Amino acid sequence: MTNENGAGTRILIVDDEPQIRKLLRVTLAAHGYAVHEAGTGEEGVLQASMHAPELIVLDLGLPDLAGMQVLERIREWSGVPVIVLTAKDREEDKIAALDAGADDYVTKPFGMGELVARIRVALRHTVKSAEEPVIRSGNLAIDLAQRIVELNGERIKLTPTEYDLLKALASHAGKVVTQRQLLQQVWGSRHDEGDSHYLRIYIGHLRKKLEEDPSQPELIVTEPGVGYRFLIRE
Amino acid sequence: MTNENGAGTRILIVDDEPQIRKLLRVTLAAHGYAVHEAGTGEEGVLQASMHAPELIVLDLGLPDLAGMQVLERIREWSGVPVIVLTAKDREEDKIAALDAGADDYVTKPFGMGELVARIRVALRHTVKSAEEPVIRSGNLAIDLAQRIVELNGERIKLTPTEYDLLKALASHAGKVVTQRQLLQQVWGSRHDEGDSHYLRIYIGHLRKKLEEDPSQPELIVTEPGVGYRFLIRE
DNA sequence: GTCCATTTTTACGCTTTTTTTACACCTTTT
DNA sequence: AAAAGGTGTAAAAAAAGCGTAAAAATGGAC
Repeated sequence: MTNENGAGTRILIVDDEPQIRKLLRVTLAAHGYAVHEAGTGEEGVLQASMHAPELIVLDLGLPDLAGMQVLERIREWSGVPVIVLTAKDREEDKIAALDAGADDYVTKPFGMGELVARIRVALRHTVKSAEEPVIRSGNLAIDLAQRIVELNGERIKLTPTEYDLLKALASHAGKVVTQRQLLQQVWGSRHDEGDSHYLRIYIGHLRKKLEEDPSQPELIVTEPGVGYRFLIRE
Repeated sequence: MTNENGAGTRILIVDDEPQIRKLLRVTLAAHGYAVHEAGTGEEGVLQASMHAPELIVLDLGLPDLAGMQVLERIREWSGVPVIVLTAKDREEDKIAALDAGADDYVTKPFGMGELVARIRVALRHTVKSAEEPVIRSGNLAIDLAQRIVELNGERIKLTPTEYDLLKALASHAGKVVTQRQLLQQVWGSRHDEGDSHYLRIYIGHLRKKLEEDPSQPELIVTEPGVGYRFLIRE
């Protein structure tokens, strides 16, 4: 087949069986997707937060974390489409996975053509609802596509961590983003608890660069005990 | 099961077999969906344009129009989610249907539970922004999604414990929530008994912040010996 | 190797929140 | 009428959380 339809779309494969991983990797690469891999659930969650894939293929038969837990951990902060792959054919398992946030459930043995077709379907949904990549709040503009932040029309220089943090906040504008979610998205799943220290420091950096009066923030406000909120104001 | 989750969401069934139609109709109605039916492809296309359903369940084994044509006709003007239902298990058929715009492909025989779960998945994609988990009582509004509490349009500041307690009460609005339930939900399973002390203190805090006359509560009322009740009043 | 920007570590003052402690009140029971 | 159990305030002490500054470590570019 060797299509080029995938056009570099990032897909993360989480599967403990090297054979299946290889099969998937080769096939998906042949369709033009950029494939990342994880052999354990733990690594899967980490990779998901690192590479921000457009889609995840998740095998439920993992050794360390139950596949369902991986799904739940990812769903805590991301809406990325997840296609569950499994040998289990029991209806309860299907229902549980789908209700936990899976977008599709494919039972082994499966045809690669079908899987790729279902991947296309899942990706169709996200492309459909792809928002405009420029977030504005007051005199601030964040261009996710170009990775550019402008304040009063002037380009603001942000370090990678600062940008990741701002992006994590701004892409959930109006809602509270918990400290755990932020830590996971910016620093990866290892620091998902207890290290809220980093957060305070970098929130401070962002405020110093973006707020008019950093001591009285109007853009990134603190929700004590919970997290932070990025406010959109006209 | 007889859930009421569907909440009147319109689903169109296109199937030529009256038995399967009936099975689907009864099951989906029991889940709270508003079901419309069509026995032929021609009628299906017509009904789709008439009722503008939120989702279509389409059987490919139709007599007049090939099911695929129905799908294509619908896709000409609508992006409504379509779940294809069929006895054909050939991979090419699946791929063809999915690429023609179907959102899922379920092979007979199938479990109704799975089908309903897949319907929920398909609806999740479209209903994303339609949800409104805002609880109102008098001049109070609790927005669970944004974690915002407003009284007379003004934002009320609540500590994490206060908010958790209010959420536990309000999400069972009208019903009594026992002290044990509250302790367990807010403080965790350790304090599930005996520590009803905390409860009284924080109920007091909430009343002071939310009630007009905290000494004569109209929002959070005490059910002596049992627990507390969050009242909804227009 | 040195230099630079960035990240991580370390330290501390301050505020908010939670927990503890104490006591007054009311209703029901003895 | 006194005792008992459940309830509501008010204040403390203790704990946890937040924000800033600055030093140390990391890692890449040259």
